[in-house]
Amino acid sequence: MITIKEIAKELNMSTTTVSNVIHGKTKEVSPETIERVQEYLDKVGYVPNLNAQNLASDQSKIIGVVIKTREDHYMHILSEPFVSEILGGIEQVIREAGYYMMLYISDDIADILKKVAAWNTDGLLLFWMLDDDALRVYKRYRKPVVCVDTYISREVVKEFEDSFVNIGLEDEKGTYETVKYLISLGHERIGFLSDNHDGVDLQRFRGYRRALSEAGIEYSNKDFFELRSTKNEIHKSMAKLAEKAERYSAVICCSDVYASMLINACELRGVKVPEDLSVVGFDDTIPARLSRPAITTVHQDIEKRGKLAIKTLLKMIRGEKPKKSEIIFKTTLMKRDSVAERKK
Amino acid sequence: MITIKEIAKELNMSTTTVSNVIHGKTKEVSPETIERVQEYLDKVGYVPNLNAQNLASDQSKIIGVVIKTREDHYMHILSEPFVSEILGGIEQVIREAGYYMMLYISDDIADILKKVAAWNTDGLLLFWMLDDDALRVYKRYRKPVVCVDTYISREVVKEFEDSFVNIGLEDEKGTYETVKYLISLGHERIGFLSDNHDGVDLQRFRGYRRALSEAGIEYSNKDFFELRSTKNEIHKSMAKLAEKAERYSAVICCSDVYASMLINACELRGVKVPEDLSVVGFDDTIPARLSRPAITTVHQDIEKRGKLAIKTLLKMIRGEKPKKSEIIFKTTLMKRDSVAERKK
DNA sequence: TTGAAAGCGCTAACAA
DNA sequence: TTGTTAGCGCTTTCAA
Repeated sequence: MITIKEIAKELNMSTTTVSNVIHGKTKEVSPETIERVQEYLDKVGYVPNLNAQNLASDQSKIIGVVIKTREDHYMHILSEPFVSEILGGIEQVIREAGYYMMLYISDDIADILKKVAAWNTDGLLLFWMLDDDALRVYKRYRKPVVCVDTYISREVVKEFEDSFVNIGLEDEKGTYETVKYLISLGHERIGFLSDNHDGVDLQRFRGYRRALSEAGIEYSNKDFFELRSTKNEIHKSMAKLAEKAERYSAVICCSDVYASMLINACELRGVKVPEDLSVVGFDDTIPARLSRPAITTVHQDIEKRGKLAIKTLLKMIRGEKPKKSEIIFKTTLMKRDSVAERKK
Repeated sequence: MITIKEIAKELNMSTTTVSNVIHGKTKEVSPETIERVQEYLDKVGYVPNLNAQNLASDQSKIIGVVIKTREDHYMHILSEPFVSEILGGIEQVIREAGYYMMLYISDDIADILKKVAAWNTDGLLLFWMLDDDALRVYKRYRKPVVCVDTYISREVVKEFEDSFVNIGLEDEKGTYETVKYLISLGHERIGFLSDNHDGVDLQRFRGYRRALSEAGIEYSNKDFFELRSTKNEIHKSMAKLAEKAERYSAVICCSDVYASMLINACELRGVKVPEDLSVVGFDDTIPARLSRPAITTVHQDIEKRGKLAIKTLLKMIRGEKPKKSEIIFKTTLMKRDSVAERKK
């Protein structure tokens, strides 16, 4: 790999000049010099050494995309349709902006923080942070951070108010409206399926509870369909939930994949969807549209959200102050074929 | 961020010593010094500057994962189930080996090559290279390379014989056996659906052709269901192919997603799968199992293949010569519910 | 067993 | 308009 120094020597000029034309800082360079350098650069196919560049300029052009994952989840986080769809948009924007994406996947925030510091990343995109982890990140990382789908408590936010930016979603409203819709179709025994009780899913649960309570329908802990989603357990767990579902007329799932899996488990027991059981998903990822029956689900514009998150981060990296500390994307219920009126 | 120099000064020793204990080059350091340094390191939470480290040591701990993509494809390449599933395994192995993954997605190999050189990546994992691109990579990149799913011509291979490593699949056999299976069920009008005619899909096409010809079934160009897979065209294109499919009794698709989309398009026309039409997918990705009817498909162990690819690359980076220049993974036909006997 | 110092390739302040 | 030079933080050779 040819270096600036070599080029400078070859062309009988200083590295500064070469560096300047490389970076288009061209106001103080004579046209003919520019020409000469540019030509030579093209000729030898000069490629900068980014490690050197980064070291000297104290930046990195790396955006850290941080996804905290649970080990032993039944699928790798990159295979989750929501993740792969949002990453697609993110990757594209990062690339087009001339930055590089580095994925930090781990269940250990301390580890991630180390790596992020080691690489001197220019900014961080954080998924699904919870209080503790968010706090740790904000305390240690002194550069732009944008969160996605992050619900952290008021007290925690207070500590770093001016630097907290979240690109969120109407999670609560999403399930709230879904339940109202189901009730309007005559459903009363409505279950809620999730594999956790934090963050996003907690909000979705709250929306579900609110709609139930407004309709005067009593909620019991049994109505929470808790899925054990480890590699070993998921199928057995889903089969159990399908059995339980026979005593319900509708189940709301926290993801389209779970909805699809539940439908499968039900069909295995001879329970027809939507005739015997209505099933709703969440996110409107590709599997919802691929499914037969197509899954009624809470739609969000995943790609747009990811792109906005990264654009916001990029702006902050360029020194702009974010206008809002939170942007909440709308959800809309996509009525498809996995929901029917409750049988009399 | 604290530096080695600062630590050395604080501890009244040289940077060499500090560096040595950091890297465990401990045979020439007295136990008490080690102790003292280690303690201080932990205390201040030292994090190395990787850009500096890489610059000085002429490596990077970065594995470049190169995916050539077509712009305007109907979905971002990261959302392709095959890609996200294989990347999951790859990411995990890279991370556990203490390396970093950098994704290079582009339709322009020259651009990728520049970035890869700029970052001084330690090795490259290449997906789906075709002759021209492979040649360019091998000519310019003088470090370990492992290919996945790469069919390049003998002449091209010859040029870099000793450095070509491919982790492939029995693509040809996969469709060959599928067609034989279909024929055994009485099918004769069998279509082949794909969005391209290169590399992997070309081999799959050949297997299909071979089985047809062995069975004495004539092939016509019309039997190739060519899908236009751009964002704008895909749905219309699939609808057309579904219409065409009415004149067939079975269609083999080059991916599970395409199989699923075809089934949907058929159902829309009142064509039942598998009763009226048998549909087969390829890869056995998650959508195949999620689908109803579950899709009969050509299974491969995606995760294992990705992991082997990256393990092989890691070995080469550590200086081992690869034992084989090609490892071909087996395919097996997963018989599920999207195929039935041909109606009399 | 430890330390001094050169150098990795680049940037940028300052001098000319 | 162009050049000199001192770093950026780290590794590593060679000397002590």
